[in-house]
Amino acid sequence: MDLENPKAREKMEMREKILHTASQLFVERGFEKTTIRAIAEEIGYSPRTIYLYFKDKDDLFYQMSLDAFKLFVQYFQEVPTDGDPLDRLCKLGQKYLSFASEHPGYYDLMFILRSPMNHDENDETFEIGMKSKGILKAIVSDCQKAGYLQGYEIEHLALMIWAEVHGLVSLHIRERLKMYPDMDSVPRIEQAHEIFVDMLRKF
Amino acid sequence: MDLENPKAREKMEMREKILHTASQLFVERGFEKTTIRAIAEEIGYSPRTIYLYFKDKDDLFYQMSLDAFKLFVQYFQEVPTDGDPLDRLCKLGQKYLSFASEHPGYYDLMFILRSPMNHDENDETFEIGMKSKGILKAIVSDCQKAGYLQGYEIEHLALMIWAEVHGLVSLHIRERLKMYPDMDSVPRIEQAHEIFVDMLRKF
DNA sequence: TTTTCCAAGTAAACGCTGTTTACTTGGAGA
DNA sequence: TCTCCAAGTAAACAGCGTTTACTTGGAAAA
Repeated sequence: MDLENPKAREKMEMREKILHTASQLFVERGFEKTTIRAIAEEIGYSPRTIYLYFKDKDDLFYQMSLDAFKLFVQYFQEVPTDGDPLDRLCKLGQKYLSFASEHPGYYDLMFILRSPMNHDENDETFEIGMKSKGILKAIVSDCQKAGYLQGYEIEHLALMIWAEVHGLVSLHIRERLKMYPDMDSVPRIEQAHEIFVDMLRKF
Repeated sequence: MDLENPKAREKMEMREKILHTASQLFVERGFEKTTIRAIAEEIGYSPRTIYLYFKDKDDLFYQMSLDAFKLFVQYFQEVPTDGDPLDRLCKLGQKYLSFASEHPGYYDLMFILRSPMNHDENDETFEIGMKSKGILKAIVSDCQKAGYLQGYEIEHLALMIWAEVHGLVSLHIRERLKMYPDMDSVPRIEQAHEIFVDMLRKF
């Protein structure tokens, strides 16, 4: 991008301002209640102006999910690349759960909501998703080299592991764990995940 | 209910007609596109009429989810109540996946969508949910008696198992498995689930 | 038999939503 | 100085869930 050109920079800043405001409102209120009009009012412009920077509401939320995916990968990159592979797999799962409980709105946007899905050929979130999957698969591969999880295809193992953490998180985010009233959901999720990792370890 | 009283029966039939039409449109088009106006037009009444039978759109979809939960429990009741407990646990998981792939719209309604959630004291879907959880917990308990899955609380084990199948299914329904283009999602889910059950068996 | 009354149904409106058409305006470049 | 265009806007459009105010057909009361 042309950061020297003051015209282009102003345009970029306005875009960021819209995205930042939309993101803030979305985290507070959710998708439906984050209206174009509310965003416009918040930044002090007319609703029409937002359409000068984004094709439509879905496009705006797709661009927002891009930022979410970048933050998500940062969580993953805190996991060490050497050491006991099963410890690393465990750590990866914990980071996944941390991201989801610290940024439930973003998680919803990335993995549950229908709106931000992109149907272009060069989908950037798709690329980042593949990168994250690559990190998981590399660790699973290391586990197999260390003698764990023998006899199954890495791709299928990776999906099973992803599904487990996604299942825990999405039940929580979409409020299907309210039937356990005696305990906060987050520690309950963590306990269930610990059992899962124990199981992988003995596998 | 007073099925003899023709007045009450007519009222009941109208209610069923609305529910059936709404359900049909919902399965075809999803929640957002199933508008009150579209349902009204389909049954040949004015939109206002629907509000004589249901409090609002959320109430209509909550009542619809009740039917979905009843169908869901029917799937579960096909699982034998005796025999090898781990075979039964496997069968239960397969039934869960069958329900979700045969009725993805209903699954969405029951476990993903925010709208049909009820906030009353006597929530009937809550009761049915607890019943389903009871079936799962009974099988997990039998597994422990047979020497499997030792050393963990049944409640936590049940959540871990639920999360695994829910994770697989909800990634599929919300179209997050499109990154595997070379294979249909359903067999992929079944393979991942098989690995999970193998793992439980060796645990 | 006549009158009353109410449940069932409706047309039209209200206040939202995302989005578009048609317009204004300030400032850079010719 | 004049032209032109990018940036921004007011107002409208179509569609949404929902409500107000109205009509009407038929059972029950007189």
